[in-house]
Amino acid sequence: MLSERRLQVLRAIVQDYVGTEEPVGSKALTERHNLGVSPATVRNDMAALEDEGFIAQPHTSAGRIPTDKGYRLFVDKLAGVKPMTAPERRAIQNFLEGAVDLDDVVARTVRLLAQLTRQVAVVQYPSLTRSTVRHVELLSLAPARVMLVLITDTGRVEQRMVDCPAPFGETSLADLRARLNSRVAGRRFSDVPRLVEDLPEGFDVEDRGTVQAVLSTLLETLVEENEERLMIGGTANLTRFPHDFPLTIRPVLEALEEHVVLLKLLGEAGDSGMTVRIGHENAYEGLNSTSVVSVGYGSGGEAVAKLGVVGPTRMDYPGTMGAVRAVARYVGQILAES
Amino acid sequence: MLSERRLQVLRAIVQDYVGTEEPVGSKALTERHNLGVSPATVRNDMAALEDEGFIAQPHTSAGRIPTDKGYRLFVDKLAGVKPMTAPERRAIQNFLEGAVDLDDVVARTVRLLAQLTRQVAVVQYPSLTRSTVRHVELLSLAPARVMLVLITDTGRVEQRMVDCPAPFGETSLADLRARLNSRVAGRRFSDVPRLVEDLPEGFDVEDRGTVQAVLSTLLETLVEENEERLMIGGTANLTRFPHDFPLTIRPVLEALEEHVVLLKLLGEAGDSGMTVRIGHENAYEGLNSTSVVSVGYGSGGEAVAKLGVVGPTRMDYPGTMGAVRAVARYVGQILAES
DNA sequence: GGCTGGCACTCGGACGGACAGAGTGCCAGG
DNA sequence: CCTGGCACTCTGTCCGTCCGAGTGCCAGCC
Repeated sequence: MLSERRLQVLRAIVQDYVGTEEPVGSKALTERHNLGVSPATVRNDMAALEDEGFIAQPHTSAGRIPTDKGYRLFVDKLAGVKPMTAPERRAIQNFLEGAVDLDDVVARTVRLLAQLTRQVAVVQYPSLTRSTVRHVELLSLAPARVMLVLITDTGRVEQRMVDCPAPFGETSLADLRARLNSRVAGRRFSDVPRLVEDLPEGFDVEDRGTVQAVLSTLLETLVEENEERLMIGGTANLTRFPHDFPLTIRPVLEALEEHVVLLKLLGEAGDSGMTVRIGHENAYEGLNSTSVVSVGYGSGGEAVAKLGVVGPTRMDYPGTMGAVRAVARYVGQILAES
Repeated sequence: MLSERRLQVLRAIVQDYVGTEEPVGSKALTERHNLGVSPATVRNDMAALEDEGFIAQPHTSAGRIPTDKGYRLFVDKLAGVKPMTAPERRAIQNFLEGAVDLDDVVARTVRLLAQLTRQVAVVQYPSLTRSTVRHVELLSLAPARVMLVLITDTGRVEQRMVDCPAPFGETSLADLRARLNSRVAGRRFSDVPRLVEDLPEGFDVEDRGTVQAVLSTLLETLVEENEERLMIGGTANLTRFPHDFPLTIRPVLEALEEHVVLLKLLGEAGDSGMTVRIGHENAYEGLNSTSVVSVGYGSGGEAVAKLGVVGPTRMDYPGTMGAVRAVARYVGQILAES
């Protein structure tokens, strides 16, 4: 168990290193934080912290930098979440309220997050699987061709073509549309399969094939998780670290283009509350020198998707977490209103 | 007027510089290309080319590198478009044919272009303003609230809410839907305003306000150019030039996030045929050290949108142009089929 | 037992001079 | 008009030196 002062030393190291981006030594520490002890004492503490694996030195006779494990301890025990100031909160709200549709909400959210945190922002579109159906529309495009349009409560629209096994009249189509909506409108996606199960039974035999085709396309649309989409922004912020440059930025850019990877990453994060993955805690290799701060957001109490930022492990955790949390909260509000 | 040999010298300089990324000197030139003359002669030619502003030296006693003007001449007069090989063409076609919907087509196109050119790919979604209406759907979500869904021939779907000045019955709605579609289905967007002009006249006085509201929302959707969307990929390729790094990559990443800027850039490019903008020819400052190769693509003969790549001015123009042209052609085919 | 000042040691980064190599411009001769 | 030769310039690199920051350890003090 580490003594209180050693924890303070670790906190000071993290803070200084995040600020200066340079290894921090014992003397500088005592000067910048009034720990009430001499550099020599701090050196002893540092040696202990190094033994435990919380900090490391890049070379002999250099200052110390935090390890992933050190950041982990910092985030878990030493750092709070820095709340946004009132003007910041107002600015967030104002900016998001100007959005005209779902795409715009997501786009603005990305922009905002990137600006606030000065890092790369990642926002997942409200996921289909957790939201509810607002309306299902069926359009007859040709005698045996129907377009299915699914509108969700979050304003998202998905469309699919359905090839019918047999021609399907306008009246049958209207009938199907009405029955379908009366069953599923306002219901959660996860409930839909159960709700439409016996729907074909109410139709003439010759129409059942088509009804079945429409239903299975609908169900397909609902479960199709690979339709989950992301928006990313603020990649230019990666260049703020001219340090170890191309070496570290390249794999990150590559990872950011692999939306599948990012979605998996966000999916793995805890469902409620904020998740911070530090360095090697990220399963994906390209992100081994970055941290990912993510949180769920949604209209009402329930999370329908996630958002977060990707930045160097050497980031301002309290500030970033504060910004992420605040943005998630306000996006949720906006979605609930619309 | 430059002699034939001087043009060859310029061509050789461009080719070598693109290959090696290092200033090229007279001796190396004569060794790698059999120009049939000695280095001294080449030096004279180089001096002439430098006087004319086609090449420059970074420092005294260094080799020459092409200027923007030099690349311009190279592209206009000296370089052909390198056609794709048959296997490459087959690969392109196969890859694109796997797409399941419009989003997927665009996503695959971006990926493909980025991979083929090893540069940043930019693909504009098929633009609304140049395509035709497949169907307009109206859904009553509440007594005085209608959702307008517009489906285009390229498979794109746009939706908008319409707040009605007065309640609007289901039968009126069906009536409006039918009349609207009979007028605009299959027509070009640009013709729509003219076609619906006198539509309200056929309705009862109390419904006209709503009809008007629906129509103006429709027209708004049609002209709303800021709804033009882009997809971008291959940003990791920017790191292939560890040269002048953060200095040059940062503004490019920033520019790539400004979709408005990119759309403007693509819009300014010639409407037919391939456009190459080199270095300072790009109005946007952040792209002053990059070249943009773009071309229109579309189903049928007509271009509905543009696609292209962004890379360093020092790029393989013939190869890039070949890839861009080939991809545009095949995407057009895919869109026409679906 | 824990804190402190002192001391020797190590290492990286900055500075500066020397050197080699590449490339140029110019000139006289073919 | 082309060519070979020559003097010149500049860059990048290598190497040795030096300085400062930071460490670990130890003996002494509270």
